[in-house]
Amino acid sequence: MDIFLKTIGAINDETRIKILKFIDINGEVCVCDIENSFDMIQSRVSRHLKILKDAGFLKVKRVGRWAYYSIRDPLDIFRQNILKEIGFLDIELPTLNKECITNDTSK
Amino acid sequence: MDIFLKTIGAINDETRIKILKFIDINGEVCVCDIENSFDMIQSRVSRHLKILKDAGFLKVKRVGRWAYYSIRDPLDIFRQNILKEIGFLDIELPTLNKECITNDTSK
DNA sequence: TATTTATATTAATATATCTTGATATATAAG
DNA sequence: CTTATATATCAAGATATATTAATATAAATA
Repeated sequence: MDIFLKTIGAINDETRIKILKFIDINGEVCVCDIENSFDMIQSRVSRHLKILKDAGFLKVKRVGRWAYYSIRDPLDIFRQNILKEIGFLDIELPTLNKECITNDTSK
Repeated sequence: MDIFLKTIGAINDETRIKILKFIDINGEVCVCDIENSFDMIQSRVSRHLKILKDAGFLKVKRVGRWAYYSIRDPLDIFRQNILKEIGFLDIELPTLNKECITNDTSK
């Protein structure tokens, strides 16, 4: 029940739905990519990413001072269904803005 | 987005998850059945049922002074998946307590 | 080593949601 | 027509969640 509520609670927020779909579309991004793309302050982005990660939707890979977030793989069927449903939603997303010093996501 | 958030918001509550699973298992019930089974005050039950109905999970059939709630049919795939997931949850539900004056649900 | 950059966390405030008790409505029964 | 029953709605207080600003941590660079 607790895990289910954590999963549902994570997507019960417009900002997180957008961030989740954004990562699903653009693949691995760092915190500052989202900060720049969405024009949100850093603490807000960091907090939402943590909630999505703790709910099992995202994984994080730390390289140097960067944290790269991406869709967790493997993802169970239920979360896959949620992602699919979010994919159907007609929401406007910003284009990926890679202003961070980083130019390579591949490290 | 609004409909999606309403759907998710409806199941982002332990009480409603229990009520939804209860109705899924027991079939059509009236408000007072839930009131008696869960030992909750009427306004609370009524409110949660309305939220679940407005979110597309339940339908209501009014007969005389009673309101019979049941799982909406047809139910889209996404809500079906949610119901299935809730079905997997290991939560304790009360047994159906039909203390209301009504004895027949079939009218 | 001191400074800058990327991220995380915390505290305060704002906003939303839940619960309860009171009241409203509508049907049935006396 | 008055009373009782079933349900719905509303207002007030309690609780949870989101946002911001400030601070902490940790790695890279000067």
